[in-house]
Amino acid sequence: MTHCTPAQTAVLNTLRQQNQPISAQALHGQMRTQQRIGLATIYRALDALKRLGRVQHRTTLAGETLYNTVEQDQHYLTCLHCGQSFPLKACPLKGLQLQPQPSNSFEVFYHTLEFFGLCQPCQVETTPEEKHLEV
Amino acid sequence: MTHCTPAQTAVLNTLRQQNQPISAQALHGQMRTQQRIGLATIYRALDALKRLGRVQHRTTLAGETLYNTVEQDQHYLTCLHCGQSFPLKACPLKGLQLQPQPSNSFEVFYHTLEFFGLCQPCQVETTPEEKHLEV
DNA sequence: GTTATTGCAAACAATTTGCACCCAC
DNA sequence: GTGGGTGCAAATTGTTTGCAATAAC
Repeated sequence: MTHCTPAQTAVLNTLRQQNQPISAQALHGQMRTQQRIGLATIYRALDALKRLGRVQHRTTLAGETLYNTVEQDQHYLTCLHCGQSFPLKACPLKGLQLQPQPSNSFEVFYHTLEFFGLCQPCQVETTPEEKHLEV
Repeated sequence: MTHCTPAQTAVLNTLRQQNQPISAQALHGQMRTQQRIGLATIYRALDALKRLGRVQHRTTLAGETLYNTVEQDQHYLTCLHCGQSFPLKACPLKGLQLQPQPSNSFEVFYHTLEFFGLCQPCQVETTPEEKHLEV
């Protein structure tokens, strides 16, 4: 794996065209309209790209695995009640000096950051008082 | 919707006894030595505890899903080459005022933060041609 | 007695693997 | 020709679901 394979290039380019993180299967469905490519190849390419630090993935509350390029990196607020994720426009870590603990010899390529809690509508819905109130 | 079920309590307590994040299956193997409990019940309890904001999970590079309580929350440096994760002792976000973008009405319970890159040994091992793709 | 919770086993889906084929070198 | 990359289909794995038994209230 000294080189970037055609499949890896194709996967990376397709990922770049997405506005949103996308699942492997959805990626396949999209790519196969353009070219002959197997789902296994996509998984292999995604895995390689992950290890090369070009692609990242996250698992939604619902358990779906979504991929995006690290350039499209986003941070999220995820509501534990309704499961919705709200992308943050800016990274709170921007401008923060990072101090990797074990040593500063770790070379950071990118990071993932996600906040979990309750969105406003769900805060209202899940207050203890309201939960047991019968109308 | 009632409160915590016995299974949820048991799962949460067992999680608390761990020094490390643990997989659902490992949790099951450990708990079944103490009591009669099914794997499905553990998955159901974990899911409920997740939505209650008591338990969080992350997916390792290898694709393993690991669970821990939010009190045991850790942040990691993960090496893309060897796959090892190094826990950070302190959170870089500590003392940083968070500015959720969409509105400040989002109620944050906890967050996850993981840095990806190369650990020192792997920086040496990894040749430049491996590190950089011409895509 | 009624309703929610659980264990078990079957079902499911996402991902991985084995292998033959094909292409580039 | 040789070796890596790929498509396909089968295999595998982690997770979810249906349902009857059980426990909770």
